[in-house]
Amino acid sequence: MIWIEEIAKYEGKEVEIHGWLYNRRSSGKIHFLTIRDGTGIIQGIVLKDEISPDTFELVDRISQESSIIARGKVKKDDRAPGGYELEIKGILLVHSAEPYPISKKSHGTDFLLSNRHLWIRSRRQYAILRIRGEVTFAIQEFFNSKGFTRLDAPIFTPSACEGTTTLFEVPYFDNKAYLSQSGQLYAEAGCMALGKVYTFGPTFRAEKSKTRRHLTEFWQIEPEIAYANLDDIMKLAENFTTYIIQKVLNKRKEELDILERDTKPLELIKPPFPRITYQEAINLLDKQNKVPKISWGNDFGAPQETYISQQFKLPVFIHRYPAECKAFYMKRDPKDPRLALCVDMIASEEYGEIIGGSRREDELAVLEQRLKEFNIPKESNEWYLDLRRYGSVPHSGFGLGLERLLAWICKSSHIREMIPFPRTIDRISP
RNA sequence: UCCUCGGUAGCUCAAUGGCAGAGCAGGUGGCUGUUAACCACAAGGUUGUGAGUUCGAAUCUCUCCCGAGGAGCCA
Repeated sequence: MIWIEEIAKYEGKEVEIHGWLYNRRSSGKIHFLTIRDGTGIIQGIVLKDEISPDTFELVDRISQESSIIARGKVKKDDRAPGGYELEIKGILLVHSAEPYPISKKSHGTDFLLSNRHLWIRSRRQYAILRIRGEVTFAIQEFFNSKGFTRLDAPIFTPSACEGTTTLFEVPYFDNKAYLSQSGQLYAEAGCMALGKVYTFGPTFRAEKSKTRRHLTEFWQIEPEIAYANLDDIMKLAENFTTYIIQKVLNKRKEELDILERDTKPLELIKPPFPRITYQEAINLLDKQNKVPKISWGNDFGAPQETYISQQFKLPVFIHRYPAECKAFYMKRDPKDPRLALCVDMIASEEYGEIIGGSRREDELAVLEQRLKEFNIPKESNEWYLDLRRYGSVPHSGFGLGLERLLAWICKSSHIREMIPFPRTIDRISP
């Protein structure tokens, strides 16, 4: 048994392909079978004159997505999709599929999402999931090579990390627990133990967002580094982004082709990325009339973010936002206490914010004050305050949304395609 | 939560107050190089739900349900 991915090695040889029937065309005395095995597709040809009548007749009856084992000789042929053909000598029907709901013509989003367990067999979804697999591997390669330790944060948590309105509450024996919306606070504890850590896992937000950019369950990568400042994490973020994109360009070219992704904008991605302050972003907006301007102190909406990113070919860092529109744990800029030492990275090609990071507040008294201001109960965060009691150090980190990064790399208009089984406000099945 | 759009055959859609139709899938038959193959035939319907207007409703009005896109919020 061999995999279609490595078919070129077997040119001229007889092989067995174990897979599923992706499509069939027939022409009376010749059948064309497109076979997929999860690593690629190959066209099999069945000629009436070169096979037993029983087999030829069987092939005519095999339904789409039936599982089959095909034996035959590998031949190079430019007429075949993929460049290679299998001249089929024998075929075994492992299971005859019932009429397959996903047809060759187009489908609506609702239908496809309801059939997600089958939809992932389709060509485009196959390519996306292969790229996702490459990216999750590259993430770990990148951080490992830089001496980071992966630190898995818990999913059951006692309290909020960001706001308090977006938590999924679950019963936890006689108490309540909440599904984690970020591993960051735990990463902060981790970096005090291990120096450089990153979390990588699912996070949950009960936001009632119904857009192509939102999932209720999504994966985050959150590096956190002791003694690092804001500049350090911007450098890390641009190197990280570049590494991932280069890796996909090198290793998943075929999959990008399937997606018809124009790779030129991705090939441009190299450090350094432009860096502008919040104030400079406001100034950029003041100079134009295409999107509504915003006044100092407000966060950017989607139109403003898009306009700013359009001014650059690379992803752009916007740093030092007004502290009032940012999270409690962000350290203030000593040069201007109205500002937080934070940064957002806006992806190019209008994919919006994919990274948010900051230097963390490391002074106990200041952090206690912030908890009060943000109305966050101190009791459940005592452990977090402990990090400022026992050898507190400056430290910084960022969070990156895996599916948003993937949507950009794949140039997809739906973040839902980027995760095997998407969870959205109105959909929890399959 | 709000705004906009939609729900008709298994799927994708048409039918703008007057006989509910096509393509694909599935079925049958044909075809020796197809690329979402093609050709022919047959089959396939409680028009999301409940009410109302009307001689007559898929179509107009209202209720509710479901979905999509967007806003806010965020990654």
